[in-house]
Amino acid sequence: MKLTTKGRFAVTAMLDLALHGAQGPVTLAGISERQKISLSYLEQLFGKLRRRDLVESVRGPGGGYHLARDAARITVADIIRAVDEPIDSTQCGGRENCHDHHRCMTHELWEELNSTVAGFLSGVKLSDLVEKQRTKPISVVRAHKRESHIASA
Amino acid sequence: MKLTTKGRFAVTAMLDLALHGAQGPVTLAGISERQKISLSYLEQLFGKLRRRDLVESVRGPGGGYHLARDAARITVADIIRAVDEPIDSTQCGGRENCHDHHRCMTHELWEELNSTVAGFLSGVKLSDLVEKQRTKPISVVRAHKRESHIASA
DNA sequence: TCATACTTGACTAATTTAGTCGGGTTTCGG
DNA sequence: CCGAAACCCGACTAAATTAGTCAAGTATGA
Repeated sequence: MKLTTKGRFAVTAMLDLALHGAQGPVTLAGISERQKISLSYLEQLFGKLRRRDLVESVRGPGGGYHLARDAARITVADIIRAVDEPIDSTQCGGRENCHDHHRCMTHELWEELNSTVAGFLSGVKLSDLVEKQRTKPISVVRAHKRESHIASA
Repeated sequence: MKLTTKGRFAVTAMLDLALHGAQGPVTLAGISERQKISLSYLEQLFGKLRRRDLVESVRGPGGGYHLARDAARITVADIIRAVDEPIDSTQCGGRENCHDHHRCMTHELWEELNSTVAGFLSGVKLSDLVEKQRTKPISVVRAHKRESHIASA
């Protein structure tokens, strides 16, 4: 799971869509203005989101985008995976080092980390974000967390 | 917490150090050869590790590096923090968007993610890696995990 | 039929990352 | 005391990635 600002923008845009999607399709121009993300860039992002069946488009005047399914069935992980290439893997296939037995050890470590991150992001649904956004505009969120293990540093 | 190959190399190098450090200082040249990491690059990494007090150096012939404290008191998070700039923060301070209330929501999300990652990495000690390396050279590790929550995708 | 809005993909600029280079400085062994 | 072993350090560069633009469409509702 890769994390870049691209993924962040996508989540923000999807959230905007979820929040404003009640009355018909939402235009990218609208999202662009509200979220201050360039239209061209949104187009690029929504192209990917559409191909991954997270949103559906309605063309022509009055058109725009709407969620392809209920916000409760879309996770943050889905969104990020859609826009960031799936370059997951612990980088252990392309490079030189990472050999004989040393390999597998750190390899496993990164793999575990990956699934920890993926697990966290899979646990947060778009509807969670919508809800938090509606009930507590500005405040601590603590999303879905219960026993947020360790968490220090 | 940023994750790059630099951090991975650092962890690998520290592990090598922990494994070979029993009989006096370990030279970077040795690590370089065993782990196939360029000497110059190791020098750069160990400069940082030293400044963060994770290793200590012994100069002159017969010198090298050794851990600054017991492997049980060094975590993977310590190592990664030492070599990768602390550019933690959810990128929410320098950029434009991320405004009014939308801001705080995704902001909190990334912040939580950050601490999840940091928590995971803080939970893995260098000694854990050494142990796993010694007992199960090639196999599934599952480091320190117990109830690795959710974990799918 | 035309303005609105999505669609596509190539292109570019900026940033970040990975890694090198060249010069030190310290200290041991002979 | 001198030379080699080893650390030390900061500037530099090349490659890769990311962020974002541009241009040229296509579909469709009013």
